Amino acid sequence: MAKKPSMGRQKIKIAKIEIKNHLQVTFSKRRSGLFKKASELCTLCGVEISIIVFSPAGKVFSFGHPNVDSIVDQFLSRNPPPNTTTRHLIDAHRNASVRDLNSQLTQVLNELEAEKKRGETLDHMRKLASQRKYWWEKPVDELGLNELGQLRDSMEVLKKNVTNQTDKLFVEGNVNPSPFFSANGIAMVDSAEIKPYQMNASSTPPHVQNIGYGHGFF
Amino acid sequence: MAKKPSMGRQKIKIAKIEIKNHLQVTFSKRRSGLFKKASELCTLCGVEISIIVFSPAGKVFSFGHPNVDSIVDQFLSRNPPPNTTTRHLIDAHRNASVRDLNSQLTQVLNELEAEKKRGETLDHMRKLASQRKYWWEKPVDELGLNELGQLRDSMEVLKKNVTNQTDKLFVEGNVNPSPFFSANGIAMVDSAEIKPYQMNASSTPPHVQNIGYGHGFF
DNA sequence: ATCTATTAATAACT
DNA sequence: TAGTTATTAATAGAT
Repeated sequence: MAKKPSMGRQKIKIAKIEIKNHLQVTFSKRRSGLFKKASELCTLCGVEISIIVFSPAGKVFSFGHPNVDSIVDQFLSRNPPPNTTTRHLIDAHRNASVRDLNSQLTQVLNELEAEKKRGETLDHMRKLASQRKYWWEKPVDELGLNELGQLRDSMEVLKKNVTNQTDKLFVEGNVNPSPFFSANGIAMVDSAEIKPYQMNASSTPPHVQNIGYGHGFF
Repeated sequence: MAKKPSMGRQKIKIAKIEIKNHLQVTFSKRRSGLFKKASELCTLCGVEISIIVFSPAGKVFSFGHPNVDSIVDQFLSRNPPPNTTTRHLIDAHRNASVRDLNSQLTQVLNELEAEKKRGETLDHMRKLASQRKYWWEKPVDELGLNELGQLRDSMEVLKKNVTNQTDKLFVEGNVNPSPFFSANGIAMVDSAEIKPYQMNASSTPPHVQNIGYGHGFF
């Protein structure tokens, strides 16, 4: 049985990778490596670091030092205190030497532009999504006659389907409870559909990494 | 001559270095290593990265790609109307006196914060919208008995509201047609999920961790 | 800053 | 998207 002699690591030239798939893999791996290095530096030297990576598609990946819990809470509560990156810049802003101000300003301007673009994109998506959003949540008060009629008809059909389905399940004895609906009737998404990336948690110290938006890498 | 057998590299624990001198050396070496990695990632994958490091002494080290000037030029040439405020800041950025940089930085930071919050809000809204997507569009076949029952109940209520509303409109003679329902279902691609990612964290001593914005992954 | 001996990162492949 | 392996790259400790 022939062995499996991999070529092992090969030396590469530091130049734009053209093979898309290859680039994707490299980006993912090296980004991880970069964040890990940053993490180690934070721990070893007690410094604070923030890294922001903008992929060609405008997706954002970031790494940051400060408190993990507050970050998580920030996202969950949707009541974000000024983020650390900004706080750091603000702090530095107070006593940084003048020469640093220029580069800081530029960096922040970059971030700002990126955020605006991102906001625009999300805005657009929201508009697209808004059609679905308004049709059941509270639009009832704002719908016209036609719409209401259609809504009602649609619900008739839906209800019928649901009823059928319910009966069907009864017959089949298939009961599969799940927390799909919360108290207020809004569906709660679980992790099946979404995929929060998670690293092999054993190798890196407590730092936070964030990912961009989208299913792809870029 | 006696040979020179150095111990070579030794394995170290990733924990705060206490020996000040040692720490300083390590910080310097690893910082340059980190920046080099970032640089390679930029070149290999064509991404944009900014890294900001705050040393314990309050000194700031930063890395950015593309370089600052090219970014500014990019704004001015291909981003004619980013936003009046931004444009002004960019223009001013070029020849503002040093003292002005401070206020500029502050302004931009404020804008950045606002943009980020806005982005997060939109993210959230989109997330909710995408969640809602699942409860009516096609989950019927996949719902369990409990869910179906709840769904049916919810629809009963909704239908009642709609009926009432319809009657109300009839009485008021208010007709306001609009293409609320299209032939085919609206489908917004769920291209993103915001989920703060947290690495294996066992919480360390002196620092905190931060995040830029975006979502984590490793 | 320079120099190895080692460890860590990772390119190619599965 | 995850492992595995052979090499290269980074770097701890000493100079």
